[in-house]
Amino acid sequence: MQTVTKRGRPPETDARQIARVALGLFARHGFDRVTMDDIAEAASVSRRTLFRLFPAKSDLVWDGLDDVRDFVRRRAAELGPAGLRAGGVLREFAEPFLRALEDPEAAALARQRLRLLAAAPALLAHPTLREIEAVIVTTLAPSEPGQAPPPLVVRTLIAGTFAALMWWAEHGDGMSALEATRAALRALADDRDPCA
Amino acid sequence: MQTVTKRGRPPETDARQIARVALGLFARHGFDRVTMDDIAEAASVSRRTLFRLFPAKSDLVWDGLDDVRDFVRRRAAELGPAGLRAGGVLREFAEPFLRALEDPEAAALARQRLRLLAAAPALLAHPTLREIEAVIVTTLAPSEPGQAPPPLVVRTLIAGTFAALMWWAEHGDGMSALEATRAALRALADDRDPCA
DNA sequence: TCCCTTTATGGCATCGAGTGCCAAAATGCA
DNA sequence: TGCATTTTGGCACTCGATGCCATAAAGGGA
Repeated sequence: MQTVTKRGRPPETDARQIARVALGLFARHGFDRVTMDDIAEAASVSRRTLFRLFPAKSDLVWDGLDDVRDFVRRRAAELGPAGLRAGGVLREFAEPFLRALEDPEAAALARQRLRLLAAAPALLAHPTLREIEAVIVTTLAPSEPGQAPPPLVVRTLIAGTFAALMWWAEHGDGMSALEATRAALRALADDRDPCA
Repeated sequence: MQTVTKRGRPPETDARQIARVALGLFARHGFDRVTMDDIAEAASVSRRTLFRLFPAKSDLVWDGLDDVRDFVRRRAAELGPAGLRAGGVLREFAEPFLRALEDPEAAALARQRLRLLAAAPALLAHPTLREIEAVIVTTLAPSEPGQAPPPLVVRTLIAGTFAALMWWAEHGDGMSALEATRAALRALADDRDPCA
């Protein structure tokens, strides 16, 4: 995993630090009113290097998604093909993050970031999100006739979860991210009481 | 409603026709490889006029969404505050369109368009989509404590529906749009059998 | 008829995101 | 020292998008 010998010129830049700078600018002035030139200057990097580190402006917001993907990979490896259903996917993969948002400070930060995501919806097509999707699919039960195939379930589940989270970021004062997500997904199934 | 007297210079352009031309080009060469200049030239309009008719390139794909919004408005006006739940929303607002996609030819066209949408996900933030959202909310039951508030339900429902449809457009050979959407949303609620 | 208002169109300049190409810098290795 | 490797930065360019303004084409009023 580690590069034993590091040849070539060593990096002078810190992607995480640059993303932090950008997030700060976005929070202060709004996503659209901060140009890549602004960020490059604020982070003391050339415009070209900035674009090499973050191929799209939106990647600056998504920074940290790689960590999510790594967590999901580890968790999926532990679980193996566990035959999960939607509820299990939420429990195993989403709730660890949502629980961390019970902390008010973490929640405020997350809501700020999610509001940015809502403003730049191109983010929902992010390649890393598709990777995460593919990993989660491996933990689902195999497809059964008449049931939705696992990739469809996961795709829909992720979209629904993000939609709920973005709504929560904008209008969810007084409720937790976990509550909002759970309530939203539960509501989708409610035509009327399915057990009646 | 109708402009009785139409003052000013009459339009020489037909937005629908231009959108059709653009759709044709997209289908032949791909969304990204068709520039706005290409479309302007193919439709014999100036670049500036093209941008006035379609403020964003993606609007060329979304052309027709206004019709959907108008349908939703009419249907919502008929229904009034009907106290709908998620299943009812699907039944009243989505199924009329999904049923039309049972026709193979219509389905092929819709899948082509949805694939374009998936490639340009900025579309999910389209203002008209938010209008539709707001109209549908008025037909839901008022918020109850412990339940997800109606705007959250509708937001999540629309996101889930579109996610399912886009998956269907790409991978849903052999199933109908209605089947895919229903199965996907049903699966979201399935942790295990809720009635057991 | 002449002007005024209204609406549609087109041209021009400019901004900002994103990309390709290439040269320079900074390291390890032979 | 010379070479391969990697990072960085500069430059030019494409393309989507926007603002400004001039012009064209209609109708209405004096």
